[in-house]
Amino acid sequence: MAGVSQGTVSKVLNDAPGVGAETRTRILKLIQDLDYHPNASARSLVARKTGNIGVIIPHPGSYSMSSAYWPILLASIAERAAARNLNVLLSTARSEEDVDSAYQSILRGRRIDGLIVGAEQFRQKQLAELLFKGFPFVLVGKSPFVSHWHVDVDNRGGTSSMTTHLIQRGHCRIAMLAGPEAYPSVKERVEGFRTAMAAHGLEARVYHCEYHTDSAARCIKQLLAVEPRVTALFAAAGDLTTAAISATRELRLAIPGDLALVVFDDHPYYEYLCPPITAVSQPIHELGEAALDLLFALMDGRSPEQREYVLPTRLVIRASCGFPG
Amino acid sequence: MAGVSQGTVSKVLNDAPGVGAETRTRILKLIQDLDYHPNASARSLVARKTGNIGVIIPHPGSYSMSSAYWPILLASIAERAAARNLNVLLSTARSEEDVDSAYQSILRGRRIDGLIVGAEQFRQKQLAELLFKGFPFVLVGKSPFVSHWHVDVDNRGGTSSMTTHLIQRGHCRIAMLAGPEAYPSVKERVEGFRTAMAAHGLEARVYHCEYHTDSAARCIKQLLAVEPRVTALFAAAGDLTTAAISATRELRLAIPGDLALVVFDDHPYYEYLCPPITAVSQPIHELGEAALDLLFALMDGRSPEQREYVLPTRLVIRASCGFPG
DNA sequence: ATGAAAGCGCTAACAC
DNA sequence: GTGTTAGCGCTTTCAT
Repeated sequence: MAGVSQGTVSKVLNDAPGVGAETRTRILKLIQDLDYHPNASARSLVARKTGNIGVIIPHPGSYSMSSAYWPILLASIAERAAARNLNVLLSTARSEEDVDSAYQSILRGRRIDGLIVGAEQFRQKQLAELLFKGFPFVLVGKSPFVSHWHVDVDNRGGTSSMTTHLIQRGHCRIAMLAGPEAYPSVKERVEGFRTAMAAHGLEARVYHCEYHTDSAARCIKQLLAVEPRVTALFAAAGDLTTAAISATRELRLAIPGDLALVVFDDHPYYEYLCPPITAVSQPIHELGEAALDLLFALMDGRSPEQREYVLPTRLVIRASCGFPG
Repeated sequence: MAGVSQGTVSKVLNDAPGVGAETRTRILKLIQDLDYHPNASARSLVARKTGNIGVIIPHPGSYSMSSAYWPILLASIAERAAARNLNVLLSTARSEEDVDSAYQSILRGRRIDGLIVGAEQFRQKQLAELLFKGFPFVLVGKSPFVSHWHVDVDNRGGTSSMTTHLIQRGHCRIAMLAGPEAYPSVKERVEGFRTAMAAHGLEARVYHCEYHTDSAARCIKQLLAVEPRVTALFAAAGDLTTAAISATRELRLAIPGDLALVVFDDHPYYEYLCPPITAVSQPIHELGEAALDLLFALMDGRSPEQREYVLPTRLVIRASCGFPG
């Protein structure tokens, strides 16, 4: 209580009504002069909210960093959050234990008012707890466990139209290299692939691998050993690209001459690869924005009718899929 | 005060002495059963610290996202912070106003106990304020304004040895494409280049551009128009790579046949570019760890003698620098 | 060893 | 319009 009172100062800070114009300006000046800034912890304590939102995403170490998916998503979220005066509390998780400790430290303790989390990050127990508590959160991607508000790209549509494109280019023996079967995104991409192949009466060869270079490399060699050899390989995730290229180099297969290669998830460098890579481009930035908008709605106590926001993908045709003929 | 008292519970939570073994276990059990978790805001309020550290980095939109530098650094920081039970409050800044609002919302209001910030992000005024308040922070890179604890890569050494390598390969007309002259990192890289060129009695051609595709493209065309044309181009930042490749394609110059290209800052895809790009690899992960270790020391009230941690770079020789001869 | 009480910095409800 | 009061959920003396 430097110049005047205290509850009044509070009103000025929250520009609430019931304070004289003259007093207000005087207090404002004092605040300036004293370089006073209200303490966020104290505010959180009484307001019962923190002004922070949490983001839990996989740690790059666990997925090679060659995909720009998570960094772009994060950037998009950070930007939109800042526009709403919310801070982003970031947790990267390498393993399930990491997810768990992030969960503990961020969510228990109420350090955040809302959460955005990669759908494949959380296990059923944690999701159930969030659901049970009615905590506002949105998933990026589909969870295999719960039905909840989430945003996603059109995995099925994207793979399906890319597959159709390959077929139209004359490929009939196409293999898909996909991640672990348990992931919904992987399932959908495989489905899109199978559907498109089936629509043309073609056999869909699907190979699942882990998101590790070794596993992917092994898988690719295996699938390329099957005769008659496929003429096209569809890598169902950006993290598999370098493994695919490495393998073809090792086997001295030319892309796209001996083997066409297409990828789900585009990257700025694909245009400059050798050859330029044809890819399914995901609207990552928009995905982040959609996630945050959904979260804001949830945090405001609204319950958007639409539980699922599926954003369309786009085919970016370059040279690696071969030329028509 | 469910089972017993209250101040006692507090002691149990912080496993402080002065509480009976039997009581302790009983309270612990209660905590389990009630799924009780202490409120972080309340704790912060009394402890006068938040358990969060802030990270302010440039927004990817402002640097093209083709470099993996900041994402990797961030991941490295997030991981090490988690190991110390600290949360990371992230702000990405596109413009100076963003930096300012991040500053306001994070630092004022005491939402964090320490800060890691890109040296080129903050202006003098903000830096001075932090310094004045004695707030624990460390810079990634050198600030043009203040002398403070910071971590950095050996810009001079990296460019110098890469330049020497080019010279050893037989190049004598080499140009450096560098970012804005005002940045200390840019200055150092230019210096390293000049030093190595001078050591061999060669003329150093240096061109500065903004970190934008257009600006870079214009600059490259300009430098390639000078006769006799350079035989090698040294892009002093990863964000300039795609612009450089684009320009050479447009001018129908073969790399490395007509023009060698090397880059400061490596990227997983360089190995697969056309041709594979020779680069100066930065120890980004270690940089993040060093920054955080320094910050921890500062937060613990210690003042490490060494104000500057400079990490060595490494030459990754691929095909774009041409072959000896 | 345990309980009572004060207070961290703020907001909200009420009296003046 | 403005000041007073209580209390957010915790930690920390200080009695007991």
